[in-house]
Amino acid sequence: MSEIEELSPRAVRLREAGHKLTNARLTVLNVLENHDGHLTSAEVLEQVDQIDPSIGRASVFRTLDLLTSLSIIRPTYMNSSMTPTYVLMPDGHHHHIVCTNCNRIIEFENCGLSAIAAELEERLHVKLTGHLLEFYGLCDKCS
Amino acid sequence: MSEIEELSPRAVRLREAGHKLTNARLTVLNVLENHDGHLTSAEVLEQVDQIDPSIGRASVFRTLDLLTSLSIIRPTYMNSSMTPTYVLMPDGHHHHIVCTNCNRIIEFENCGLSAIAAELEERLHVKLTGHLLEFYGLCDKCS
DNA sequence: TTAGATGCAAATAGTTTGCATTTGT
DNA sequence: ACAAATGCAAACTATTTGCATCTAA
Repeated sequence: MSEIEELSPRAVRLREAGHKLTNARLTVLNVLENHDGHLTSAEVLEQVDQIDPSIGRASVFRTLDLLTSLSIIRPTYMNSSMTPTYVLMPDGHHHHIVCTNCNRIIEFENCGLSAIAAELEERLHVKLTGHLLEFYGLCDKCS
Repeated sequence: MSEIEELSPRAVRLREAGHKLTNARLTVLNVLENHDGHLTSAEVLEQVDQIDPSIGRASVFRTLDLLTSLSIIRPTYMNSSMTPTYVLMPDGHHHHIVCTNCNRIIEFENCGLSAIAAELEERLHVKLTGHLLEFYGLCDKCS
């Protein structure tokens, strides 16, 4: 690492969990953050390769797995089958609408789930740390 | 088709959407219904093969895609990376808790999202038909 | 009868692994 | 200094495709 860069809070989380801040990891994180999530592994691979072709595919996958295991990202399924889409989990939660016709993603804030989460924690004796909420339907252009 | 069997409501939906009720399709549907969803494609392949080894892999995948496109099932991501898990969407929605430690799935009813959905439809001019809600956290045994 | 679906096997992704080398801390 | 992480390329898995055949409607 030759340059001194701003470390994103997520990079700090990585380091605090005892992992090294390598070029490969910071680049992957950077790509995800610059695209606000919703990237397939293929897209991450491509972006990373564009920024630094010396980074190997394997490291990208290893980083995605690592970030997933730390709940920094969450793999999700959008379209039909195949590739997952990696979603950043800013505060441990994420929600969006997927248009089942054009596959557009519409983000929205305030999902109002905290009450539901609290009730579930109480009733089922679980400890919830995050959630993913996807609505499916038709967007304004497709309805 | 030699036997007269009860057609599940989902099979009826398939037929009403203009698709043939073939042995391969009915078998896949059967497997999913008997396991209440949460099967990976590999598990579906295995079960189908056990029931009728003459059904080809390709047809299983084609059926999973078809069921997905009809919103009868929804691919979802549970553990780290790789294979999706197919979840039945009984009434167009599904919700569960994933234990991030032991990967146990805890189902629950009544997610109380209809009010939120209605509000979003109004505000964003979308038409919502279903949703998937996943909570992440620790189950009672892991907390 | 016939468009739609199938099974097969080969082709194509997509992801992981082993290992010698490099790099953060 | 040294455990942790890397890049490479080969091995593996998982999924898709093309096509002749079959079958539900």
